Amino acid sequence: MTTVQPQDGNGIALGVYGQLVGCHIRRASAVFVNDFGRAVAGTGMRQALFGILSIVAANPGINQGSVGRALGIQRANMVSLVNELTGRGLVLRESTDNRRAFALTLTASGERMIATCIERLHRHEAALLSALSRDERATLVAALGRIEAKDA
Amino acid sequence: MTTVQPQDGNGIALGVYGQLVGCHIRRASAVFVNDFGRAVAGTGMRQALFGILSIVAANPGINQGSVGRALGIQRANMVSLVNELTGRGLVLRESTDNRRAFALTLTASGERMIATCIERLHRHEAALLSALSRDERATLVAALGRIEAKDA
DNA sequence: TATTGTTATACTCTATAACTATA
DNA sequence: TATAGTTATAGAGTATAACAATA
Repeated sequence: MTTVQPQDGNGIALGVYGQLVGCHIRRASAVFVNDFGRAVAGTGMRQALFGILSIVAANPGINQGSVGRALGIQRANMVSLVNELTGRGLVLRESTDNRRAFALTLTASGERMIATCIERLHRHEAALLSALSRDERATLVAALGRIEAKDA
Repeated sequence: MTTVQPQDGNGIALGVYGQLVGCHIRRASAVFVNDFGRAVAGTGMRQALFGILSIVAANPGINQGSVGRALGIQRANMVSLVNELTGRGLVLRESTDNRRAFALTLTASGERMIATCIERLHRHEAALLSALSRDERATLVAALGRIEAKDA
């Protein structure tokens, strides 16, 4: 009886690390991260920036602390990211009755940016997931959701 | 008919980003990364260091360039990582007949470090995957493997 | 007291270019 | 020419502490 050794693309055994589910989630995640960069090349978008745009679009008027909490980004690190987006005219920062916080909304330019990126990303994802059946994709997303729910 | 909006743990809609599989792979990966840190707390290990130890254990005599290729780490960035491991007495760097490359092997201390970490990691993974059935776990790992195979 | 945004800071990870020595 | 290791460097991501203004 033999055990199949998880290997990388170069045929090098990963050892005990390769027996961990976390190893493969990390490696699959890296494939998506690299592909994300290729998909949105030329737009100036990055994972964090796109995530912020998407959350602001879905929650107009949200403040940046809440966006950061949803994405796992510290308040302190949100500052320059939101500055980048407002500086590029993709997001508006407006005062509210709560004078501590700002209300974030997308500009028309921001809406177009999301549309451009999401169209490219869907095409790239289709390629990355081409080896998976419809059932496998559904199980994959459901399993990932249950793992996300374990977020401490 | 309504579409369920993918949300984060705080009930904030993720928008179009949450409709991407890549979003959920990233978020699930982050859960594993954070858990890894808690699992190996006090050992001084990090993801990259543990990955290197595991590959050296499974491929005694391998050179550091090959380890980096297997883990997606640039040659230049392997230098300080391997220095860290040799400096802590976990890895041996020895000359070979190919005088450009070094042969890496684990010390007894390195073997013990792997054993300690893998035992903790298996317990932590069991907790993270507790909501998944045996079939779901198998499908998850298989799906991740097919995505890893898309590595450019 | 708690929350929001901010500044400063530091460490890790990642990426690239250039150098050496060996093959 | 190509490979293995190295150095230097820069950008991005991440984490913490401390502060001001507001609730």
